[in-house]
Amino acid sequence: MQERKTFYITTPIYYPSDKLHIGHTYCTVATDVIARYKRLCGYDVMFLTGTDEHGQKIEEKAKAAGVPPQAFVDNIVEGEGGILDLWKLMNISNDRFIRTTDDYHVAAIQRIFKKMYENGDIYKGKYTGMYCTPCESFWTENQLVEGKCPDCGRDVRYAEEEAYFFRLSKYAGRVRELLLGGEFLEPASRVNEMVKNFIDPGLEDLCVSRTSFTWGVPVDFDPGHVVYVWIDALFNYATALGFENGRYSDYEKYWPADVHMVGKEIVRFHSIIWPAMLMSLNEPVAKKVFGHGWLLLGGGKMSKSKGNVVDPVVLANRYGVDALRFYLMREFPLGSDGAFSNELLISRINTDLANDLGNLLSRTVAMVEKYFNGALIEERRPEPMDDELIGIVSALRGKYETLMDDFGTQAALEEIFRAISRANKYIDETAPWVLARDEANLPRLATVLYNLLETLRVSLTLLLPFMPESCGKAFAQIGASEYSTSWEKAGEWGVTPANAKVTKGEALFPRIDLKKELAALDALRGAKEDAGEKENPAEPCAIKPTLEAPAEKPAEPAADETIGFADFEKVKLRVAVVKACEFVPKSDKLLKFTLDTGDGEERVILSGIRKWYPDPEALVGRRLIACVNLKPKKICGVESCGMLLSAVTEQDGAETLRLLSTEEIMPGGSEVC
RNA sequence: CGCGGGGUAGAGCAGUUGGUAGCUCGUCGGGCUCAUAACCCGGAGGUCGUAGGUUCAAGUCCUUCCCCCGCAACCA
Repeated sequence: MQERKTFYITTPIYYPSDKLHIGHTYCTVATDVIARYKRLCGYDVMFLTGTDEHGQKIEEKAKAAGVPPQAFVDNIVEGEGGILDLWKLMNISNDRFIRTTDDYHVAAIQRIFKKMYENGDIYKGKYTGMYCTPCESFWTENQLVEGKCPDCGRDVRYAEEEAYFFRLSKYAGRVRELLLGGEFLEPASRVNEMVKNFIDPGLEDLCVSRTSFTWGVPVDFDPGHVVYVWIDALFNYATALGFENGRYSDYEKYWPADVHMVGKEIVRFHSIIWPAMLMSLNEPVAKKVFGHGWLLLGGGKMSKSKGNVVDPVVLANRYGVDALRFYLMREFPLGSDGAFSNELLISRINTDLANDLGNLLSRTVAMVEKYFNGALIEERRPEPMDDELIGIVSALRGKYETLMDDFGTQAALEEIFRAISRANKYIDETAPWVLARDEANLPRLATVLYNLLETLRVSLTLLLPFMPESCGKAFAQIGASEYSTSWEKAGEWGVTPANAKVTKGEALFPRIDLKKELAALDALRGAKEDAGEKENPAEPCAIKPTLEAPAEKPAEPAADETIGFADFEKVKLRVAVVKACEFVPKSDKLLKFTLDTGDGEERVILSGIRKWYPDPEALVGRRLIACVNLKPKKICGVESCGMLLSAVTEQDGAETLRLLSTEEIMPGGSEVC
């Protein structure tokens, strides 16, 4: 017996420092769709997802929450409403879930680290820089502020610290060839970016250990060092199959991975560091890294004013998991960024799912019930006008396969809906209700309805990877069996039995009232903000709902989350008179303000508001409000000491920003309270 | 001159090797009544960012410039 072909696909392992948002959901759904597609085609699929649980950030977050790091991540991963719950809700069909805190993974990473150390690709080197003893921090020359620690302003001294390095430079040539080979990294547009930005300027060896935190895999032969994210996280794709551990034994079977789905922000690690490390161990590199785009909001990037995220749980509960999955895959190509909006989501559900597909199913089944009591007669009378529909449906699987093999989920769905749309038109052309008036036409009527059932069967089969649950329900309505909904049968016409039976059911995708829903979502979002639920769009896929609903005022600010006066008092605000204002060289966003805040010397604050104030000179003399006890920070080589307050609003999707200033003439340094 | 992506109908997008500019939504008009106020047909709406060039022929190839976006140790 011949073994089935295998297909190994992965998502990134997510960092559980916060709840996951729709960006992660997008990536995981995309991976799930491909995995389900491959299974449908008959592949032996291994689909892996998981979490990357080590590192300083989690250590700190756990500390702030007052729990041990392990308990902290356990809660985010396994707790109620956690990551596992989210994937369950989204109907993700992963075969395995890896956590980098799993003991087999930890042990494997230690072995891998040692192996690379022993083969010479990891060496102990010195991390050098300027060290501030009280802060226990290293700084580069650039980060120093007038030669002093940017954090505390005290003297720093030259220091060295031991750390382990991976000889990434050694593999630059081979990785470059791999990338330029054309197959490895998709979409191809990312190849240039990698090669020109990172490889051609010269790859430096990579620091792969840390001593600055302890929440990680210990380097077992050198206490005090923990393995840094590169080795710990990237190797999950291999350890989850049993590489260097005894927990699983699928490495031989599934490695190398067929595709790593990743967001474009981590393409660099997966397409440069990951293959280099595999080369170091003489293991085959993955066959493909696919860098998908991000879901963006109205204008795109994260904004200073709002950091909100559309909650996938809310959307899935409101409109159905399948509808959300469908939208994410239908609206934009996987490779490029897409603008997410609630309005688009709803209208896509209405037009494609309710009007076209749902309604086609509904009217077809209704007619079989009405004219044939739920089961077709076997007599037929085909006519030439049937041929076009039959031709389209017969060719559908082939087109779909080509597109899906190329990750063209959007185009594949378009192709399916072309067939569905043609079927709706076919009903108009054949006018079954007219045929039904004369009994002599029953064979013709049965032919028409049969053709519709066949169109539905094939279309729904191909939609299975996208909407597994809904397709199942639809199959029940058209009386399709497991036998007739296989990949093989999707390529054939005439599979449904001649005496097809149907069972009318609930509307699969009810129409949604766009205006009402947008208003409801808006209200929901307001309520959420009131509840102090802060979303963290730290990862790229930040989403916020479009605010085009009729009501234009934002929800009233939070009443719930109050702070004590003592907290308020901590923020020192002063009137700041602008002495000078200029562009920061090499920055297209920053303005450099030189201010009088009454402390005797000039204060410099940078602000990323050039977009709104293209003429900095005009600001000289203005009396602004500044927070003066914010920790200084060096940006673009200039130290910024404080924060200028401004008001931000959003109109027609565009952000508007104005600096706050005092109306009366108050001297610089006047306290604001 | 750091790197990359993009500018096509009111909105959102497709346009493969150059050959009559398309799709969805919206809008206007018509048709149908099986269906989830759905479905079907038709109309209006574009100098394809700008300026040049190659060609019998350019959204598509070449060059100039403008604008938007992302990334790069840049929103404090």
